[in-house]
Amino acid sequence: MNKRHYNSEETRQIIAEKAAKLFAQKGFAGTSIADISRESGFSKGHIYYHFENKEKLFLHLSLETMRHWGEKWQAIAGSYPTSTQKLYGMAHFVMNNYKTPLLPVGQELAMNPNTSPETLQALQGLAATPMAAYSAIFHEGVERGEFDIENVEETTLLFGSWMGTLCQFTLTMEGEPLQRLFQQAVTIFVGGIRKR
Amino acid sequence: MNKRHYNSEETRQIIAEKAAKLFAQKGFAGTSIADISRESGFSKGHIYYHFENKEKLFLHLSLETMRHWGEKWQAIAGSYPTSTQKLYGMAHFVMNNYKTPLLPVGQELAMNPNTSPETLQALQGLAATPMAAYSAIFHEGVERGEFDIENVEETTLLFGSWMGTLCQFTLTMEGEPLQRLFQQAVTIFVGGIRKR
DNA sequence: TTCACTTTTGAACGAATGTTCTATTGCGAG
DNA sequence: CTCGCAATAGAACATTCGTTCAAAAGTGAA
Repeated sequence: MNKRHYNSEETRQIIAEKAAKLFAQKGFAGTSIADISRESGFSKGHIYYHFENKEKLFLHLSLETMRHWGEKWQAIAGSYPTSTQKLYGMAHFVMNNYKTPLLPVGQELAMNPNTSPETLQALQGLAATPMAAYSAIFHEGVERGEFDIENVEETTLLFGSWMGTLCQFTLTMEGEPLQRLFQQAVTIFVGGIRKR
Repeated sequence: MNKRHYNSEETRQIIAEKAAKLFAQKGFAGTSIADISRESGFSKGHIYYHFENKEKLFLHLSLETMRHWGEKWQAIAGSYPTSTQKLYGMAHFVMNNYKTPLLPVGQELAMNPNTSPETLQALQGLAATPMAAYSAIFHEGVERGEFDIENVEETTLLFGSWMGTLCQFTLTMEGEPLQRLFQQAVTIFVGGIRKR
């Protein structure tokens, strides 16, 4: 009856994935529907069969990505014995799971005066997911006596923005050097907030 | 003889400044010549009187900005007694002197496959200026026994990328909160690399 | 095999974009 | 005063963009 026919849902997924890759690489304005069409192998018109418009397409895929991200992190967050280890775990997780660093692209959209207000509001939720996860770690670390933090909110912002840019290196680096970069960042950060 | 007439050089400067502001706010692809024309108050055609094309315009103003930045830093770099203080000074300097965070825009251009090879090569030099300045501080800090750093190059990259994103906050924050953010970042960073 | 309906295409359109070109303005030397 | 040339404007152009639309193809049920 209202079962899905053909592989339409799969198609939608392919388009979303390729679009995410392109958005992350070339930005929102820099990525055209023609680009997405070429990369995904489906016609330009067909993209509009699945998504209302370019803005909605970006919104859908970025929010979906973040939702997955949050769920996946929640599933493993409990497995770290200390807050410090949890922070290392988070960096590792971020590196492997924001395959496509969409957050800066969301910022780009948010900055543009032509962006519709509804989109703008929806974008608010984009950064909120990872920020909440970071914040939880820092709060826990303070309570456990591991961290010495004056202003947790500010610290969260600092850590979040740092992770955000490091994510962009996933587009140009890989393997061990990339891993060391993330690890070293956490080592420095922890060194700066560790209780002594 | 070949003296400048009218206020042409000044006009060129105005266009460059307004363009820098727009590029920083809306990115390279997101900023149109029409935008720059509107903001600067000069006609679209006149922009092409001063600059060969959009790419060259961006290149000129970003390299020029960086050149100024580097010179200005060199002038005050010697006035800090310790490397730690120099790092704080750098953060303060970055906050006040990259009025317009053009580095991410340079990255955007560099990522785009349509960007000409010459432009690409010129862009290499963009990040090089601040990175060299950061690197010098870390090297000095190690020599003076202030910092304990395994890999100075990696540390430079980490500090540079962090400063880069923090710069974007200059577009949405100001005054004391902004200043505290930069300061706190350095405090954390120094805490992580300080010799103990 | 037919038929209704979902999926997919590709042509078409208006708006916007980067760029070029021609015309106009206005300074300053003579 | 006037004439040449730098400075500026704005129309015009080709291209690309996001989006729409009508038609074609493919699918599964009957």
